[in-house]
Amino acid sequence: MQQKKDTSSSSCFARDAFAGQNTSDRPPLVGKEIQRLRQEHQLTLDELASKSGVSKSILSQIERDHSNPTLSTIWRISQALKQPLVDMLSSGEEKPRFEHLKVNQTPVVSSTDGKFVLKILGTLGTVSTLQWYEFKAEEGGILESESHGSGSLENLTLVSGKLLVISGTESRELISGETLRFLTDSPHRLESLGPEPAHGFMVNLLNNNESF
Amino acid sequence: MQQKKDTSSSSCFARDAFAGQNTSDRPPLVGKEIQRLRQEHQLTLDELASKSGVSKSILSQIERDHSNPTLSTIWRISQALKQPLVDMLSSGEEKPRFEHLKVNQTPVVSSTDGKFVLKILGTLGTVSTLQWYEFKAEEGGILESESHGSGSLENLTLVSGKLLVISGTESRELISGETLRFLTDSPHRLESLGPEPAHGFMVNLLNNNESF
DNA sequence: AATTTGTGTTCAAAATAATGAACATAAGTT
DNA sequence: AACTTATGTTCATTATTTTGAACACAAATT
Repeated sequence: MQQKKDTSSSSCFARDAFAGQNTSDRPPLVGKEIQRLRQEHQLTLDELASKSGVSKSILSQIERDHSNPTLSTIWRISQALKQPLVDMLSSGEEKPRFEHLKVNQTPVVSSTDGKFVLKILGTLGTVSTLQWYEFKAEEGGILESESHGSGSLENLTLVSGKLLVISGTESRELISGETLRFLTDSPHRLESLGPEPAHGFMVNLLNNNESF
Repeated sequence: MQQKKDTSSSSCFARDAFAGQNTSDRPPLVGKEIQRLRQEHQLTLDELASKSGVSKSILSQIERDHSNPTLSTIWRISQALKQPLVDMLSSGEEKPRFEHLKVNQTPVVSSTDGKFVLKILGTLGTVSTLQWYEFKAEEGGILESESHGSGSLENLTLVSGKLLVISGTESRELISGETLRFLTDSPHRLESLGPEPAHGFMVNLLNNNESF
């Protein structure tokens, strides 16, 4: 009934035995999450093993955090479970909590000639990592923004009108009812194409973890 | 048998030699990204080794994608470089780029009588901590929801129409242009009062600390 | 040019992650 | 009960990561 044998046992991760709690100064513990996902998919260890190509025994150990998986191993598991690798890892880490993120870049939303109107519906956290708006722009109205920082995401939904979105070197044209998500790690620009005024919603997720 | 005699020349990852391009059906190649970050921080391999506790030699190999790092190793590197582990991994993968949802691709949920229609515009977080919607409800349309968990917050903005919001024992009436925030830690209900259809925008912040 | 210093790479050995087979346990069947 | 089936764990072995020291190479200093 003991864990393992004595030779290299009991310490689990020998180098830095982090079998304890995940206090965010330790590598993420993916075991629980993998097990949850596997069970959600109604797979046995055998089945996941054959789907992923990872042996059943190591799966068992990984789920119990008795092993320190290799990148390739985690990746193969994530593929079999159809879960983005990144999501699997972040689940064990700190939850995405919007309140406690640090400041370093206040997004500058430049409302130009009055043709483009942004209504700030809400923000979350004093540091504002999440903001959402309603916007209305008559034909020719333009909104230009700086980069919101690496990893920041803008989500636009157009209720009516036509909107041209340019981010970096790419551009898209949005028509009524469509939604567009794009990275705002570079300057970007919205332009109402008319003839009827553009009307829509915008949700910005700011990612300010980098300290430049 | 061939231990690491020929690691110098080729073979790299023996199990599935994925030294080629990252076509997103292979584990992410973190080498380039780690090297970039290290150089950005103006660190030598020796310095990063002592900062991270990972030996210089394996750092060298990881940067050249000649080794398949362990979770713990990647994590220690990411800590030393002050980079969220997840970002380091996703950088090697395909960038999210534009995501353009056409009208008929936007998931829609409607009440049984079809009078209350919710368009799901977006979600964030593996366990869904943030969701936002556009809603349209003709007169008499009703949306009833269970509790979203303690600490969860709902943010409603009404563009047009009239809306009655009942949460717990309290209720409010919203008219066009108004915004309402309220806790959704108890069952709640939205009702379009008409006569014109209610149209608006909703942002939900879910607090799912207790997953049990 | 010769030496030192700094930086990245390679080597043999040690540590440990991954494998397949055997084992344990529980749940169904006959 | 005895026998199968299904599922997860442990064992011995193999394969690979990781380490520290030695090595190459270049740039700077003498």
